Amino acid sequence: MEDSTEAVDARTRILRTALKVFASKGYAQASTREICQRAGVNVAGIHYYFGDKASLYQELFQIPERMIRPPIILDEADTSLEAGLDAWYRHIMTFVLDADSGSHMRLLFLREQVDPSGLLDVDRVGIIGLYHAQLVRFLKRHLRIEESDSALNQLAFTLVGMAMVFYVERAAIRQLTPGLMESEEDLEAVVERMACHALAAVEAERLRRTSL
Amino acid sequence: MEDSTEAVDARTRILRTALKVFASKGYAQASTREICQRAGVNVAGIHYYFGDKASLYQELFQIPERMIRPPIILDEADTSLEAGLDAWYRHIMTFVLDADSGSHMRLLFLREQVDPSGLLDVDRVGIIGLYHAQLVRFLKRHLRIEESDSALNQLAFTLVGMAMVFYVERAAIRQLTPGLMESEEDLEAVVERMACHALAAVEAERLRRTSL
DNA sequence: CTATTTAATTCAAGCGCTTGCTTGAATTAA
DNA sequence: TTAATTCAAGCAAGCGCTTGAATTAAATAG
Repeated sequence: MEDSTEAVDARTRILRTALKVFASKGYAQASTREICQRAGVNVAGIHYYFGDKASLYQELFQIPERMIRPPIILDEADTSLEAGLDAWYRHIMTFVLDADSGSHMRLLFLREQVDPSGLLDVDRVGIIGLYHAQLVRFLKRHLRIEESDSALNQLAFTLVGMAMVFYVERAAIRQLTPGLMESEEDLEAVVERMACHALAAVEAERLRRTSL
Repeated sequence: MEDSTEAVDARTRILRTALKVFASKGYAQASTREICQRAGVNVAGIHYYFGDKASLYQELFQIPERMIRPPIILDEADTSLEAGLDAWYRHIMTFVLDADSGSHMRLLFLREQVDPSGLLDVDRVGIIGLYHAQLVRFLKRHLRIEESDSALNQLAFTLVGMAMVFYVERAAIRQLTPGLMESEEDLEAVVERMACHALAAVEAERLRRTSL
């Protein structure tokens, strides 16, 4: 048993431990025995409280929702392009960085996005969908576009990708370029530059559209 | 047995099938029994020819090397920034698109990048490392930078990320925005815009550096 | 060319282990 | 007494891997 907080009933102890194990190993590679052992619960506990492994996993995705909501600032009408992009990357990068230390739930969501278990409703999964959709709205407003087209969607995905690579490849990035993601100041600088590059891409798209 | 080409010895039949199965399920989730069954070979075949599952997996990574080499054009001195970025994204996007139909080897490499098996030499793994390093060289030349710093490395990762999101999220992208990655013309347009956005980001970085 | 020996290959069976899950009894709380 | 919870034990299935025999191919001898 590793959950130091006593006086927590077995059910939530299972939930908390399952969250960690699923987040670190993924659904398929996580074993119910390990979850129960680390939670200090008999193996039958999962069946007793949740039915089976899949239901336990799905239960984890019932709770949060607000945890993964994209930042509201982008939807406010008076947010400038610069400020919006800056806020968005600051938000999404803390989100990404959380993955290593702290928020297992976010790691779980990201993992589900990259390597789906196949157990969740398609609607519930898409954080990328949520963030993409918000970006599209934001870009439509600032580029004064009525109907979103392929190019706009692509641009939004591109802006997502600029941040996503820092999650998917964070191990490689740390190894290849130390001093890029270590301290809090590093992250601050990264966000600032990222917003700058993103802004340039958006402006390029604006220019591209007028010249057509 | 699904390998229609007859007169292929058991060893290569195992190799070919293993490639498909590993590529579609990943190392841990792929079972030796399935590989052997689909290859039309007894389960002992893997042990007989390769020793064990891990060695078979590693054997797959002995062959290619040149398959994953980044495009040489970028290292030629007379390649312009525009032309280089365009060529680079054209190359990497066919690479990414291959993943679904055809080159299982590339899918295997990408999978190993995103979800490492832990069985490969670190040196052999890093396609992202290769591509990133080439981009850094390319950018150093065009931005006239002597020593690469955090900002330059970040920019290179950003350029990688712009393409990578189309691999990692290709399922979501296809669902969210049909008509972005279907036909050959779609891809052509995507590459063109991608290069345009990337160019803007690079120029933004150039400007950012002079204004410091 | 045939017969015999030798080596290479294929095979079914199964071992030990881990997986998710079940069960009926023991324990605790109401 | 009754209900809720915990438990050890174990089942069936899948896993990677092993084994010794059966089969086939290759090499050698008559």
